[in-house]
Amino acid sequence: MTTGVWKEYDSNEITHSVAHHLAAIQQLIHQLGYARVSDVARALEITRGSASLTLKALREKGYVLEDQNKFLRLSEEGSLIVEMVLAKRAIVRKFLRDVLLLDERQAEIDACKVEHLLSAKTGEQLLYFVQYLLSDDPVARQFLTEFWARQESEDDSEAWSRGEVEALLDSGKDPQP
Amino acid sequence: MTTGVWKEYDSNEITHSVAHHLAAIQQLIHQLGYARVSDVARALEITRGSASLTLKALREKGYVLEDQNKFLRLSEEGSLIVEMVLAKRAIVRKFLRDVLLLDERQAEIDACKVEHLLSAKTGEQLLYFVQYLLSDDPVARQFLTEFWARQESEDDSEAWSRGEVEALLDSGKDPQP
DNA sequence: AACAGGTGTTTTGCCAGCAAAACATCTGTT
DNA sequence: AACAGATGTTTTGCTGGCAAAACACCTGTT
Repeated sequence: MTTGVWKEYDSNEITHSVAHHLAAIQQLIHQLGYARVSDVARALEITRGSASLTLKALREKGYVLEDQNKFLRLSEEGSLIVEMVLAKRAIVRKFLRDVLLLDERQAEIDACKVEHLLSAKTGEQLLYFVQYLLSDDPVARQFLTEFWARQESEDDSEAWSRGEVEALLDSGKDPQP
Repeated sequence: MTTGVWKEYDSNEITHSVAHHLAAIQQLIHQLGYARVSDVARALEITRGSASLTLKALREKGYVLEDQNKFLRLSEEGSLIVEMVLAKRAIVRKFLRDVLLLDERQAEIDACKVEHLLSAKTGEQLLYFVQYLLSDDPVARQFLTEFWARQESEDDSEAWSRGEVEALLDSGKDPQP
C-alpha cells in the first residue's frame, strides 16, 4: 500500500499559481524590459490586488526581488524554478503534440496543467525519451512511423474499452484510493 | 497567444480530492463489500467531518448514492469518472515506470498527481502509444532496447542543461505565462 | 494648485479542502 | 437502564487563491 501518497498533491512548494506568476515576470522582462505588479496582473488576467498578495508572498520566500521603483525581477532561485517549469511544459507539450498528435490547443492545456507537478527526475527522463524519439535515428523514426500508421487504421476502435486498460493495469496492480 | 489557458486549471469538474473520494468508495466496496463515510475518511486519512462534507456535495452532484443505512455506492456517472481516472493513472504510471524507468514510488506519485488533469483524448492517445510501445512488435522492442541502451551510456550527461531543452522548445515556441 | 489616470496595498468576502471540536445517533455490552 | 464505542453531521477556523472595493501614492496635464 502506498497510503498517503495522494495527499502530497498540494504539498508542492511550487503551485500552479506560483509557477505562472514567476513565469509571467520572466516573460514580461523579456518582452517589455520590465515587470511590475500591474503588468503581472494583466498578463495573468487577475486583479492587481490578487497579484500584489501573491507577489508579496513570493518576495518573502525569496523568489522575487523588488526594485526601489517597484520593478520586479526573479532571484537566482526564482529563475531556476521558472526554467524547470517551462522546460517541463515544453517537453510535455512537444510529446503530446508531436508524438501523440494531439491538437495544439489540447497539448497546450494539458502541458500547462501538469508542468509544475512532475518531479525533476520525471522531466529529465521524459526529455531524454522525447529527444531520442524525435531524433534522426532510423530506429526511432521507424517506430514513430509505424505507430502513426497504426493510429490511422485504428480510428474506429473503441478505445477506453475496459479490457484494453486492464491489460495494462495487470502488470501494475494496485487500485489505489 | 493562448491567453487564459492557465486559468482553466481548477475549472475541472473532477478535482484531485473528488477523484480520490470516488476511487476510495470503489476500492472499499471491492475490498470490504461496503463503503461508509467513516471508511472513506480512514482510507484517505482525513477526518470524518471533511469526508462527510465532500461526500455530501458528491451526493448532490449525483456521483454518489446513499443507502437507507448510510452505505455509499457510486452512481453510473460516478463509476464512469472513477474508471476514467484510474485508467489514466494506470497508463501514466505504466509509462513512467516501464518506459522511462522511474522508480515505483516516483511513478506512483506523479501518476497520482496528473491522473485527473489529462483530457480523455490525451489519455486515449497515451494508451495507444504505451500499448504499442510495450507490445511484442519487433519495431517497438528494438526502439525501447535502443532507448534504454542510450540511457546507460548517458548517465553522466548533464541533462536539464539549457541547450538541450531549448532545442526542443524551438519547434514549439511560446514562452507562455 | 487641482484634477485624472495609473499604480500598489489592504480589507473584505468567496470557494475549495482540510482539521478540530461539539453534537446527535445508533449499537452492543454490562 | 446505563454506559461505551462507533458513526454521521455541523460549526468554526485555517490556508490558498481569486474578486471587489477602498485607500494611498505618484505623475502628467491643464
